[in-house]
Amino acid sequence: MKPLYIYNSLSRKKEEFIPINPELIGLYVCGPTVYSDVHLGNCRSFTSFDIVYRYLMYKGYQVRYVRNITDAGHLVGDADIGAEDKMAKTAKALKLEPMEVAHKYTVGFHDMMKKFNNLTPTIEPRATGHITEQIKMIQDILDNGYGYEVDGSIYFNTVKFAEEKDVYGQLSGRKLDDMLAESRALKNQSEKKHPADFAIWIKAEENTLQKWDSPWGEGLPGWHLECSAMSTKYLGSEFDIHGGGEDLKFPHHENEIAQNCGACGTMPVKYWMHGDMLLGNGKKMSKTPDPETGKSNSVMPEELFLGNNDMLSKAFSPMVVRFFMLQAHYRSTLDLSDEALLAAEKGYTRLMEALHVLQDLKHETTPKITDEDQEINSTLDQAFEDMDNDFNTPMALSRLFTLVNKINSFKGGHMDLSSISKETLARMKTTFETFIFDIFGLLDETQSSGNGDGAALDGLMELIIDIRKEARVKKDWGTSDQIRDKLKELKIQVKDGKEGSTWVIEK
RNA sequence: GGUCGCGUGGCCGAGUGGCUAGGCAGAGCUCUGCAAAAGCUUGUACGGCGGUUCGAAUCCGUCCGCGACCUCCA
Repeated sequence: MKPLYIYNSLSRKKEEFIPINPELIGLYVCGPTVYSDVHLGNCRSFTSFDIVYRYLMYKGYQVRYVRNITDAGHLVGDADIGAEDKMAKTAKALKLEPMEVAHKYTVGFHDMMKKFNNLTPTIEPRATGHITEQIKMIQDILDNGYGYEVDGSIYFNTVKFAEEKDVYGQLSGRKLDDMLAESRALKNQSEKKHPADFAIWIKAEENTLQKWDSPWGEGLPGWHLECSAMSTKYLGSEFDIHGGGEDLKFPHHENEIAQNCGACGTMPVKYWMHGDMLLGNGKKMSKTPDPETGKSNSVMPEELFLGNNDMLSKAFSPMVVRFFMLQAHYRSTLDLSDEALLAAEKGYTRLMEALHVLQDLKHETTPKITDEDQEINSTLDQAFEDMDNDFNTPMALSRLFTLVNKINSFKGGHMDLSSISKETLARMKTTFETFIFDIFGLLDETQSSGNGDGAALDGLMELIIDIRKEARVKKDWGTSDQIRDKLKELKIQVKDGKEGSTWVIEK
Protein backbone atom coordinates (compact mmCIF):
# COMPACT_ATOMS: atom_id res chain seq x y z
CA MET A 1 0.00 0.00 0.00
CA LYS A 2 1.27 3.46 -0.92
CA PRO A 3 1.68 5.75 2.09
CA LEU A 4 -1.08 8.18 2.93
CA TYR A 5 -0.16 11.62 4.21
CA ILE A 6 -2.50 13.54 6.46
CA TYR A 7 -2.12 17.11 7.62
CA ASN A 8 -2.14 16.90 11.39
CA SER A 9 -3.45 20.02 13.10
CA LEU A 10 -1.58 19.02 16.21
CA SER A 11 1.86 19.16 14.59
CA ARG A 12 0.83 21.58 11.85
CA LYS A 13 2.38 19.48 9.15
CA LYS A 14 1.68 16.56 6.90
CA GLU A 15 2.52 13.23 8.46
CA GLU A 16 2.49 9.74 7.12
CA PHE A 17 -0.58 7.95 8.35
CA ILE A 18 0.45 4.99 10.47
CA PRO A 19 -2.53 3.27 12.08
CA ILE A 20 -2.44 2.31 15.72
CA ASN A 21 -4.05 -0.96 14.72
CA PRO A 22 -3.96 -1.65 10.97
CA GLU A 23 -6.84 -4.08 11.37
CA LEU A 24 -9.28 -1.40 12.44
CA ILE A 25 -8.95 2.35 11.98
CA GLY A 26 -10.67 4.61 14.48
CA LEU A 27 -12.25 7.73 13.01
CA TYR A 28 -14.23 10.17 15.10
CA VAL A 29 -15.98 13.18 13.62
CA CYS A 30 -17.90 15.79 15.59
CA GLY A 31 -21.51 15.62 14.52
CA PRO A 32 -24.24 18.19 14.77
CA THR A 33 -26.03 19.60 17.76
CA VAL A 34 -29.58 18.81 16.75
CA TYR A 35 -31.40 21.97 17.76
CA SER A 36 -31.92 23.37 14.25
CA ASP A 37 -31.59 22.46 10.58
CA VAL A 38 -28.11 21.86 9.22
CA HIS A 39 -26.91 24.51 6.82
CA LEU A 40 -24.67 24.10 3.83
CA GLY A 41 -21.52 24.85 5.78
CA ASN A 42 -22.26 21.93 8.08
CA CYS A 43 -22.81 19.77 5.03
CA ARG A 44 -19.44 20.69 3.60
CA SER A 45 -17.67 19.56 6.72
CA PHE A 46 -19.45 16.23 6.86
CA THR A 47 -18.85 15.71 3.17
CA SER A 48 -15.14 16.36 3.60
CA PHE A 49 -14.91 13.64 6.20
CA ASP A 50 -17.09 11.37 4.13
CA ILE A 51 -14.31 11.51 1.54
CA VAL A 52 -11.76 10.67 4.22
CA TYR A 53 -13.86 7.70 5.30
CA ARG A 54 -14.36 6.53 1.75
CA TYR A 55 -10.71 6.85 0.84
CA LEU A 56 -9.55 4.98 3.92
CA MET A 57 -11.88 2.17 2.92
CA TYR A 58 -10.64 2.32 -0.65
CA LYS A 59 -7.14 1.87 0.75
CA GLY A 60 -8.37 -1.37 2.21
CA TYR A 61 -8.75 -0.35 5.81
CA GLN A 62 -11.60 -1.41 7.95
CA VAL A 63 -12.82 1.74 9.62
CA ARG A 64 -14.93 2.32 12.69
CA TYR A 65 -16.41 5.69 11.92
CA VAL A 66 -18.05 7.33 14.90
CA ARG A 67 -19.98 10.54 14.46
CA ASN A 68 -21.97 11.78 17.39
CA ILE A 69 -25.32 13.47 17.74
CA THR A 70 -25.24 16.09 20.45
CA ASP A 71 -28.68 16.30 21.97
CA ALA A 72 -27.91 17.72 25.40
CA GLY A 73 -25.52 19.98 27.19
CA HIS A 74 -24.81 22.50 24.48
CA LEU A 75 -25.53 25.86 26.02
CA VAL A 76 -26.53 29.08 24.35
CA GLY A 77 -24.03 31.86 24.86
CA ASP A 78 -20.79 31.85 26.77
CA ALA A 79 -21.88 31.22 30.34
CA ASP A 80 -21.10 27.87 31.87
CA ILE A 81 -24.13 27.64 34.04
CA GLY A 82 -27.42 29.39 34.29
CA ALA A 83 -27.51 29.75 30.52
CA GLU A 84 -30.12 28.07 28.46
CA ASP A 85 -29.47 24.78 26.76
CA LYS A 86 -29.79 24.93 22.98
CA MET A 87 -32.08 21.94 22.95
CA ALA A 88 -34.29 23.40 25.67
CA LYS A 89 -34.47 26.75 23.96
CA THR A 90 -35.80 25.24 20.75
CA ALA A 91 -38.08 22.90 22.70
CA LYS A 92 -39.69 25.83 24.46
CA ALA A 93 -39.96 27.84 21.27
CA LEU A 94 -41.62 25.01 19.37
CA LYS A 95 -43.52 23.69 22.39
CA LEU A 96 -41.93 20.29 22.00
CA GLU A 97 -40.20 17.82 24.23
CA PRO A 98 -36.41 18.17 23.96
CA MET A 99 -36.30 14.66 22.57
CA GLU A 100 -38.82 15.65 19.92
CA VAL A 101 -36.54 18.47 18.93
CA ALA A 102 -33.60 16.10 18.84
CA HIS A 103 -35.51 13.60 16.76
CA LYS A 104 -36.86 16.16 14.34
CA TYR A 105 -33.46 17.60 13.53
CA THR A 106 -31.68 14.27 13.60
CA VAL A 107 -34.05 12.99 10.96
CA GLY A 108 -33.55 16.16 8.96
CA PHE A 109 -29.81 15.80 9.27
CA HIS A 110 -29.91 12.21 8.10
CA ASP A 111 -32.09 13.12 5.12
CA MET A 112 -29.61 15.78 4.13
CA MET A 113 -26.63 13.47 4.50
CA LYS A 114 -28.41 10.99 2.26
CA LYS A 115 -29.09 13.64 -0.36
CA PHE A 116 -25.39 14.46 -0.44
CA ASN A 117 -24.71 10.73 -0.65
CA ASN A 118 -22.63 10.76 2.51
CA LEU A 119 -22.23 7.28 3.94
CA THR A 120 -23.59 6.69 7.39
CA PRO A 121 -21.01 6.34 10.11
CA THR A 122 -20.66 2.90 11.61
CA ILE A 123 -21.78 4.22 14.99
CA GLU A 124 -23.77 7.36 15.65
CA PRO A 125 -23.96 7.72 19.40
CA ARG A 126 -25.97 10.42 21.11
CA ALA A 127 -25.04 12.35 24.18
CA THR A 128 -28.25 11.52 26.05
CA GLY A 129 -27.60 7.83 25.49
CA HIS A 130 -24.24 8.07 27.19
CA ILE A 131 -24.91 9.87 30.42
CA THR A 132 -23.48 6.99 32.43
CA GLU A 133 -20.24 7.10 30.48
CA GLN A 134 -20.02 10.84 30.92
CA ILE A 135 -20.60 10.63 34.64
CA LYS A 136 -17.91 7.98 34.84
CA MET A 137 -15.50 10.25 32.99
CA ILE A 138 -16.27 13.14 35.31
CA GLN A 139 -15.54 10.84 38.24
CA ASP A 140 -12.23 9.85 36.67
CA ILE A 141 -11.33 13.47 36.14
CA LEU A 142 -12.21 14.23 39.77
CA ASP A 143 -10.25 11.21 40.98
CA ASN A 144 -7.21 12.41 39.05
CA GLY A 145 -7.53 15.82 40.65
CA TYR A 146 -8.44 17.80 37.55
CA GLY A 147 -11.94 18.72 38.55
CA TYR A 148 -13.67 20.53 41.38
CA GLU A 149 -17.21 20.88 42.54
CA VAL A 150 -18.98 24.12 43.24
CA ASP A 151 -22.57 23.94 44.40
CA GLY A 152 -23.53 20.84 42.42
CA SER A 153 -21.63 21.76 39.27
CA ILE A 154 -18.29 20.25 38.32
CA TYR A 155 -15.58 22.24 36.60
CA PHE A 156 -12.52 21.11 34.78
CA ASN A 157 -9.44 22.60 36.40
CA THR A 158 -7.71 23.85 33.30
CA VAL A 159 -5.01 25.71 35.19
CA LYS A 160 -3.91 22.70 37.16
CA PHE A 161 -4.11 20.47 34.11
CA ALA A 162 -2.07 22.90 32.02
CA GLU A 163 0.60 23.17 34.71
CA GLU A 164 0.97 19.44 35.12
CA LYS A 165 0.44 18.05 31.65
CA ASP A 166 1.80 20.66 29.27
CA VAL A 167 -0.61 19.71 26.53
CA TYR A 168 -3.23 22.37 27.03
CA GLY A 169 -3.22 24.82 24.15
CA GLN A 170 -1.11 22.63 21.92
CA LEU A 171 -3.84 22.09 19.36
CA SER A 172 -5.16 25.62 19.17
CA GLY A 173 -1.84 27.35 19.77
CA ARG A 174 -3.08 29.08 22.85
CA LYS A 175 -1.13 29.88 25.95
CA LEU A 176 -2.78 29.83 29.32
CA ASP A 177 -0.93 32.97 30.37
CA ASP A 178 -2.57 34.84 27.51
CA MET A 179 -5.91 33.44 28.47
CA LEU A 180 -5.34 34.54 32.02
CA ALA A 181 -4.86 38.08 30.81
CA GLU A 182 -8.04 37.82 28.81
CA SER A 183 -10.64 39.81 30.66
CA ARG A 184 -13.65 39.13 28.52
CA ALA A 185 -14.38 35.77 30.04
CA LEU A 186 -14.87 37.40 33.40
CA LYS A 187 -17.80 39.47 32.36
CA ASN A 188 -20.20 36.78 33.50
CA GLN A 189 -20.74 36.12 37.11
CA SER A 190 -18.99 32.81 37.58
CA GLU A 191 -18.20 30.19 40.13
CA LYS A 192 -15.15 29.11 38.25
CA LYS A 193 -11.74 29.55 39.74
CA HIS A 194 -10.33 30.59 36.41
CA PRO A 195 -11.93 31.74 33.15
CA ALA A 196 -10.24 28.91 31.27
CA ASP A 197 -11.93 26.32 33.47
CA PHE A 198 -15.09 24.89 31.99
CA ALA A 199 -18.15 23.06 33.24
CA ILE A 200 -18.26 19.32 32.77
CA TRP A 201 -21.38 18.83 34.86
CA ILE A 202 -23.99 21.53 35.10
CA LYS A 203 -26.33 21.63 38.07
CA ALA A 204 -29.97 21.59 37.02
CA GLU A 205 -32.08 24.61 37.70
CA GLU A 206 -35.74 24.26 38.53
CA ASN A 207 -36.80 24.81 34.92
CA THR A 208 -34.08 22.67 33.33
CA LEU A 209 -35.81 20.36 30.88
CA GLN A 210 -33.14 17.72 30.45
CA LYS A 211 -31.52 16.52 33.64
CA TRP A 212 -30.12 13.34 35.08
CA ASP A 213 -29.16 12.03 38.47
CA SER A 214 -25.52 11.99 39.35
CA PRO A 215 -23.32 11.66 42.43
CA TRP A 216 -23.39 15.47 42.55
CA GLY A 217 -27.12 15.85 42.27
CA GLU A 218 -29.39 16.47 39.29
CA GLY A 219 -27.82 18.06 36.28
CA LEU A 220 -26.61 17.64 32.75
CA PRO A 221 -23.24 17.01 31.19
CA GLY A 222 -21.24 19.87 29.73
CA TRP A 223 -20.59 20.33 26.07
CA HIS A 224 -17.24 18.79 25.00
CA LEU A 225 -17.72 15.92 27.39
CA GLU A 226 -19.97 13.80 25.19
CA CYS A 227 -17.28 13.60 22.52
CA SER A 228 -14.61 12.60 25.01
CA ALA A 229 -16.79 9.95 26.62
CA MET A 230 -18.14 8.45 23.42
CA SER A 231 -14.87 8.43 21.50
CA THR A 232 -13.27 6.66 24.45
CA LYS A 233 -16.08 4.15 24.68
CA TYR A 234 -16.09 3.16 21.02
CA LEU A 235 -12.55 3.86 19.87
CA GLY A 236 -10.53 3.53 23.04
CA SER A 237 -8.47 6.04 24.98
CA GLU A 238 -6.13 6.40 22.01
CA PHE A 239 -7.39 6.37 18.44
CA ASP A 240 -6.29 7.37 14.95
CA ILE A 241 -8.19 10.28 13.50
CA HIS A 242 -10.44 12.95 14.90
CA GLY A 243 -12.10 15.36 12.52
CA GLY A 244 -14.22 18.45 12.78
CA GLY A 245 -14.62 21.99 11.57
CA GLU A 246 -11.85 24.51 12.06
CA ASP A 247 -14.19 26.46 14.33
CA LEU A 248 -14.30 23.58 16.78
CA LYS A 249 -10.56 23.61 17.36
CA PHE A 250 -10.99 25.93 20.28
CA PRO A 251 -12.43 25.54 22.75
CA HIS A 252 -14.21 22.29 21.87
CA HIS A 253 -11.33 20.10 20.75
CA GLU A 254 -8.81 21.63 23.10
CA ASN A 255 -11.12 20.84 25.98
CA GLU A 256 -11.82 17.40 24.62
CA ILE A 257 -8.12 16.63 24.74
CA ALA A 258 -7.96 17.99 28.28
CA GLN A 259 -10.84 15.79 29.41
CA ASN A 260 -9.50 12.65 27.78
CA CYS A 261 -6.05 13.28 29.06
CA GLY A 262 -7.36 14.27 32.47
CA ALA A 263 -9.40 11.09 32.73
CA CYS A 264 -7.17 8.55 31.00
CA GLY A 265 -3.74 10.14 31.18
CA THR A 266 -3.08 9.80 27.46
CA MET A 267 -3.35 12.00 24.40
CA PRO A 268 -6.47 10.61 22.77
CA VAL A 269 -5.91 11.36 19.11
CA LYS A 270 -2.99 10.72 16.77
CA TYR A 271 -4.15 12.77 13.82
CA TRP A 272 -6.37 15.79 14.24
CA MET A 273 -8.02 16.94 11.04
CA HIS A 274 -9.84 20.23 10.58
CA GLY A 275 -11.86 21.29 7.60
CA ASP A 276 -12.09 24.96 6.76
CA MET A 277 -15.23 26.98 6.43
CA LEU A 278 -17.70 27.45 3.64
CA LEU A 279 -18.13 31.17 3.06
CA GLY A 280 -21.23 33.07 2.09
CA ASN A 281 -20.59 36.61 0.89
CA GLY A 282 -16.97 36.28 1.93
CA LYS A 283 -17.79 35.43 5.53
CA LYS A 284 -18.10 32.22 7.42
CA MET A 285 -21.50 30.73 6.86
CA SER A 286 -23.21 30.94 10.20
CA LYS A 287 -26.58 30.34 11.71
CA THR A 288 -26.11 33.35 13.92
CA PRO A 289 -27.32 36.51 12.19
CA ASP A 290 -24.86 39.25 11.39
CA PRO A 291 -25.21 41.87 14.13
CA GLU A 292 -25.09 44.69 11.57
CA THR A 293 -27.47 43.42 8.94
CA GLY A 294 -29.49 41.19 11.23
CA LYS A 295 -29.45 38.54 8.54
CA SER A 296 -27.82 35.15 8.53
CA ASN A 297 -25.58 34.43 5.57
CA SER A 298 -26.18 30.72 5.84
CA VAL A 299 -27.66 28.93 2.87
CA MET A 300 -29.85 26.00 3.64
CA PRO A 301 -29.36 23.01 1.38
CA GLU A 302 -33.05 22.93 0.54
CA GLU A 303 -32.85 26.49 -0.75
CA LEU A 304 -30.08 25.37 -3.04
CA PHE A 305 -31.99 22.36 -4.29
CA LEU A 306 -35.12 24.43 -4.90
CA GLY A 307 -33.35 27.56 -6.06
CA ASN A 308 -35.23 29.85 -3.70
CA ASN A 309 -32.38 31.93 -2.36
CA ASP A 310 -31.53 35.49 -3.33
CA MET A 311 -27.96 34.51 -4.11
CA LEU A 312 -29.00 31.93 -6.69
CA SER A 313 -30.24 32.22 -10.24
CA LYS A 314 -31.56 28.68 -10.28
CA ALA A 315 -31.75 25.39 -8.41
CA PHE A 316 -28.71 23.20 -8.03
CA SER A 317 -28.80 19.49 -7.39
CA PRO A 318 -27.06 17.80 -4.45
CA MET A 319 -24.43 16.21 -6.67
CA VAL A 320 -23.56 19.49 -8.32
CA VAL A 321 -23.02 20.91 -4.87
CA ARG A 322 -20.93 17.92 -3.87
CA PHE A 323 -18.86 18.30 -7.03
CA PHE A 324 -18.47 21.99 -6.21
CA MET A 325 -17.11 21.07 -2.79
CA LEU A 326 -14.73 18.49 -4.27
CA GLN A 327 -13.20 21.18 -6.42
CA ALA A 328 -11.73 22.83 -3.35
CA HIS A 329 -9.38 21.32 -0.80
CA TYR A 330 -11.00 20.55 2.54
CA ARG A 331 -8.48 22.72 4.41
CA SER A 332 -9.26 25.82 2.36
CA THR A 333 -12.17 28.16 2.72
CA LEU A 334 -14.62 27.87 -0.12
CA ASP A 335 -16.70 30.73 -1.47
CA LEU A 336 -20.22 29.94 -2.44
CA SER A 337 -21.53 31.88 -5.40
CA ASP A 338 -24.02 31.44 -8.18
CA GLU A 339 -21.27 31.69 -10.79
CA ALA A 340 -19.14 29.06 -9.11
CA LEU A 341 -22.11 26.71 -8.84
CA LEU A 342 -23.00 27.19 -12.50
CA ALA A 343 -19.43 26.32 -13.41
CA ALA A 344 -19.53 23.29 -11.16
CA GLU A 345 -22.77 22.15 -12.73
CA LYS A 346 -21.25 22.16 -16.20
CA GLY A 347 -18.15 20.45 -14.96
CA TYR A 348 -20.13 17.78 -13.19
CA THR A 349 -22.22 17.07 -16.29
CA ARG A 350 -19.12 16.94 -18.46
CA LEU A 351 -17.52 14.44 -16.14
CA MET A 352 -20.55 12.19 -15.99
CA GLU A 353 -21.09 12.37 -19.74
CA ALA A 354 -17.48 11.38 -20.29
CA LEU A 355 -18.00 8.45 -17.97
CA HIS A 356 -20.88 7.23 -20.15
CA VAL A 357 -18.77 7.65 -23.25
CA LEU A 358 -15.94 5.76 -21.60
CA GLN A 359 -18.19 2.90 -20.58
CA ASP A 360 -19.28 2.49 -24.20
CA LEU A 361 -15.76 2.52 -25.63
CA LYS A 362 -14.71 -0.87 -26.95
CA HIS A 363 -11.87 -2.17 -28.99
CA GLU A 364 -10.80 -5.60 -29.99
CA THR A 365 -7.23 -5.22 -31.11
CA THR A 366 -4.43 -5.43 -28.62
CA PRO A 367 -1.57 -3.36 -29.94
CA LYS A 368 1.84 -2.82 -28.41
CA ILE A 369 2.28 -0.60 -25.41
CA THR A 370 2.44 2.98 -26.61
CA ASP A 371 3.33 6.33 -25.11
CA GLU A 372 -0.38 7.00 -24.89
CA ASP A 373 -0.75 3.95 -22.69
CA GLN A 374 1.88 5.18 -20.34
CA GLU A 375 0.47 8.66 -20.23
CA ILE A 376 -2.97 7.45 -19.30
CA ASN A 377 -1.65 5.06 -16.70
CA SER A 378 0.56 7.63 -15.09
CA THR A 379 -2.33 10.11 -14.99
CA LEU A 380 -4.40 7.50 -13.18
CA ASP A 381 -1.52 6.85 -10.78
CA GLN A 382 -1.19 10.54 -10.11
CA ALA A 383 -4.85 10.81 -9.19
CA PHE A 384 -4.28 8.32 -6.39
CA GLU A 385 -1.12 10.08 -5.34
CA ASP A 386 -3.16 13.26 -5.06
CA MET A 387 -5.55 11.52 -2.70
CA ASP A 388 -2.63 10.14 -0.72
CA ASN A 389 -1.44 13.71 -0.37
CA ASP A 390 -3.88 14.82 2.30
CA PHE A 391 -6.98 14.00 0.29
CA ASN A 392 -6.35 16.47 -2.49
CA THR A 393 -9.65 16.05 -4.29
CA PRO A 394 -9.32 19.10 -6.58
CA MET A 395 -6.04 17.81 -7.92
CA ALA A 396 -7.33 14.26 -8.37
CA LEU A 397 -10.37 15.68 -10.13
CA SER A 398 -8.16 17.62 -12.50
CA ARG A 399 -6.44 14.35 -13.49
CA LEU A 400 -9.80 12.90 -14.34
CA PHE A 401 -10.56 15.86 -16.55
CA THR A 402 -7.27 15.37 -18.34
CA LEU A 403 -8.59 11.95 -19.26
CA VAL A 404 -12.06 13.29 -20.10
CA ASN A 405 -10.34 15.04 -22.97
CA LYS A 406 -8.84 11.80 -24.20
CA ILE A 407 -12.07 9.89 -23.77
CA ASN A 408 -13.95 12.39 -25.90
CA SER A 409 -11.16 12.33 -28.45
CA PHE A 410 -11.43 8.58 -28.73
CA LYS A 411 -15.13 8.86 -29.27
CA GLY A 412 -14.94 11.70 -31.74
CA GLY A 413 -12.24 9.94 -33.72
CA HIS A 414 -9.62 12.58 -32.98
CA MET A 415 -7.59 9.88 -31.33
CA ASP A 416 -7.33 6.27 -32.32
CA LEU A 417 -8.60 3.90 -29.66
CA SER A 418 -6.22 1.26 -30.88
CA SER A 419 -3.34 3.46 -29.77
CA ILE A 420 -3.99 2.19 -26.26
CA SER A 421 -4.13 -1.34 -25.00
CA LYS A 422 -7.18 -3.23 -23.93
CA GLU A 423 -5.80 -3.35 -20.41
CA THR A 424 -5.35 0.39 -20.23
CA LEU A 425 -8.89 0.98 -21.45
CA ALA A 426 -10.19 -1.48 -18.88
CA ARG A 427 -8.19 0.15 -16.13
CA MET A 428 -9.42 3.56 -17.13
CA LYS A 429 -13.00 2.32 -16.94
CA THR A 430 -12.69 0.78 -13.50
CA THR A 431 -10.63 3.64 -12.12
CA PHE A 432 -13.12 6.23 -13.31
CA GLU A 433 -15.93 4.37 -11.65
CA THR A 434 -13.93 3.86 -8.49
CA PHE A 435 -13.10 7.53 -8.26
CA ILE A 436 -16.44 8.97 -9.22
CA PHE A 437 -18.68 6.63 -7.26
CA ASP A 438 -16.61 5.06 -4.47
CA ILE A 439 -14.11 7.75 -3.54
CA PHE A 440 -15.81 10.99 -4.52
CA GLY A 441 -19.21 9.56 -3.68
CA LEU A 442 -20.92 11.17 -6.64
CA LEU A 443 -24.16 9.77 -7.98
CA ASP A 444 -25.09 9.79 -11.62
CA GLU A 445 -27.95 12.27 -11.81
CA THR A 446 -27.69 12.40 -15.57
CA GLN A 447 -29.12 8.91 -15.92
CA SER A 448 -32.87 8.83 -16.27
CA SER A 449 -33.33 5.18 -15.49
CA GLY A 450 -33.88 3.72 -12.06
CA ASN A 451 -37.65 3.81 -12.03
CA GLY A 452 -40.54 3.01 -14.35
CA ASP A 453 -40.82 6.54 -15.65
CA GLY A 454 -37.15 6.50 -16.51
CA ALA A 455 -37.53 3.38 -18.60
CA ALA A 456 -40.50 4.91 -20.37
CA LEU A 457 -38.53 8.07 -21.03
CA ASP A 458 -35.62 6.08 -22.43
CA GLY A 459 -37.95 4.26 -24.78
CA LEU A 460 -39.67 7.44 -25.89
CA MET A 461 -36.41 9.16 -26.55
CA GLU A 462 -35.15 6.23 -28.56
CA LEU A 463 -38.25 6.47 -30.73
CA ILE A 464 -37.93 10.21 -31.20
CA ILE A 465 -34.25 10.01 -32.02
CA ASP A 466 -35.03 7.30 -34.58
CA ILE A 467 -37.72 9.42 -36.23
CA ARG A 468 -35.34 12.35 -36.38
CA LYS A 469 -32.67 10.14 -37.83
CA GLU A 470 -35.00 9.08 -40.64
CA ALA A 471 -35.91 12.69 -41.31
CA ARG A 472 -32.26 13.58 -41.53
CA VAL A 473 -31.56 10.77 -43.94
CA LYS A 474 -34.30 12.26 -46.13
CA LYS A 475 -32.71 15.70 -45.62
CA ASP A 476 -35.99 16.81 -44.05
CA TRP A 477 -34.28 19.49 -41.99
CA GLY A 478 -37.57 21.08 -40.96
CA THR A 479 -38.70 18.01 -39.06
CA SER A 480 -35.21 17.31 -37.74
CA ASP A 481 -34.78 20.81 -36.35
CA GLN A 482 -38.31 20.93 -35.01
CA ILE A 483 -37.63 17.84 -32.94
CA ARG A 484 -34.33 19.23 -31.79
CA ASP A 485 -35.74 22.64 -30.85
CA LYS A 486 -38.83 21.31 -29.14
CA LEU A 487 -36.75 18.92 -27.09
CA LYS A 488 -34.44 21.80 -26.21
CA GLU A 489 -37.44 23.65 -24.85
CA LEU A 490 -38.15 20.61 -22.71
CA LYS A 491 -34.58 20.81 -21.42
CA ILE A 492 -33.49 17.79 -23.37
CA GLN A 493 -30.35 18.33 -25.36
CA VAL A 494 -29.72 16.22 -28.43
CA LYS A 495 -26.09 15.56 -29.19
CA ASP A 496 -25.26 14.53 -32.74
CA GLY A 497 -22.17 12.38 -32.97
CA LYS A 498 -20.42 10.19 -35.47
CA GLU A 499 -22.13 7.09 -34.21
CA GLY A 500 -25.58 8.64 -34.12
CA SER A 501 -27.33 10.90 -31.64
CA THR A 502 -27.47 10.81 -27.88
CA TRP A 503 -29.44 12.95 -25.50
CA VAL A 504 -29.12 14.38 -22.04
CA ILE A 505 -31.47 16.16 -19.70
CA GLU A 506 -30.18 19.63 -19.01
CA LYS A 507 -30.08 20.92 -15.48
C1' G B 1 -5.75 43.68 21.29
C1' G B 2 -3.78 38.21 21.08
C1' U B 3 -3.22 33.72 17.99
C1' C B 4 -3.57 31.63 13.19
C1' G B 5 -4.54 31.67 8.05
C1' C B 6 -5.33 33.78 3.30
C1' G B 7 -4.63 37.38 -1.04
C1' U B 8 -3.39 33.25 -7.96
C1' G B 9 -5.58 35.18 -15.05
C1' G B 10 -13.02 37.56 -16.25
C1' C B 11 -15.12 33.87 -12.09
C1' C B 12 -14.22 29.43 -8.90
C1' G B 13 -9.94 27.01 -7.42
C1' A B 14 -5.09 23.68 -7.11
C1' G B 15 0.07 24.10 -6.69
C1' U B 16 4.60 25.74 -4.14
C1' G B 17 12.01 27.30 -5.51
C1' G B 18 13.06 26.08 -12.44
C1' C B 19 8.27 21.54 -15.59
C1' U B 20 0.52 22.91 -18.92
C1' A B 21 -3.35 22.06 -12.55
C1' G B 22 -8.40 21.72 -13.52
C1' G B 23 -13.55 23.54 -14.08
C1' C B 24 -16.48 27.73 -16.02
C1' A B 25 -16.53 31.99 -19.21
C1' G B 26 -14.09 34.52 -23.75
C1' A B 27 -11.56 34.35 -28.86
C1' G B 28 -10.15 31.57 -33.41
C1' C B 29 -10.40 26.96 -36.03
C1' U B 30 -12.12 21.70 -37.21
C1' C B 31 -16.39 18.65 -37.56
C1' U B 32 -21.75 19.54 -38.92
C1' G B 33 -27.16 20.64 -43.72
C1' C B 34 -27.33 24.59 -39.83
C1' A B 35 -26.57 24.38 -34.77
C1' A B 36 -25.41 22.05 -30.31
C1' A B 37 -21.98 18.56 -28.48
C1' A B 38 -16.94 17.16 -29.07
C1' G B 39 -11.80 18.16 -30.50
C1' C B 40 -7.67 21.58 -31.52
C1' U B 41 -5.38 26.41 -30.70
C1' U B 42 -5.40 30.64 -27.60
C1' G B 43 -4.40 33.67 -21.46
C1' U B 44 2.73 37.07 -20.84
C1' A B 45 -2.13 35.01 -13.28
C1' C B 46 0.16 34.71 -8.74
C1' G B 47 -1.76 42.01 -3.43
C1' G B 48 2.44 46.28 -3.11
C1' C B 49 7.61 47.11 -2.01
C1' G B 50 12.34 45.23 -0.65
C1' G B 51 15.69 40.92 0.13
C1' U B 52 17.90 35.69 -0.44
C1' U B 53 18.97 32.82 -5.05
C1' C B 54 21.81 31.34 -11.31
C1' G B 55 16.35 31.34 -10.88
C1' A B 56 10.49 33.06 -6.47
C1' A B 57 3.89 33.19 -7.40
C1' U B 58 6.61 29.51 -4.21
C1' C B 59 11.71 31.22 0.97
C1' C B 60 12.64 35.86 4.28
C1' G B 61 11.27 40.91 5.75
C1' U B 62 7.81 44.71 5.45
C1' C B 63 3.36 47.25 4.12
C1' C B 64 -1.76 46.96 2.43
C1' G B 65 -6.36 44.16 2.16
C1' C B 66 -9.49 40.01 3.81
C1' G B 67 -10.95 36.15 7.01
C1' A B 68 -11.10 32.51 11.21
C1' C B 69 -10.58 31.64 16.42
C1' C B 70 -10.26 34.11 21.19
C1' U B 71 -18.32 33.87 22.91
C1' C B 72 -22.63 29.19 20.29
C1' C B 73 -21.65 27.45 15.19
C1' A B 74 -18.89 22.28 10.65
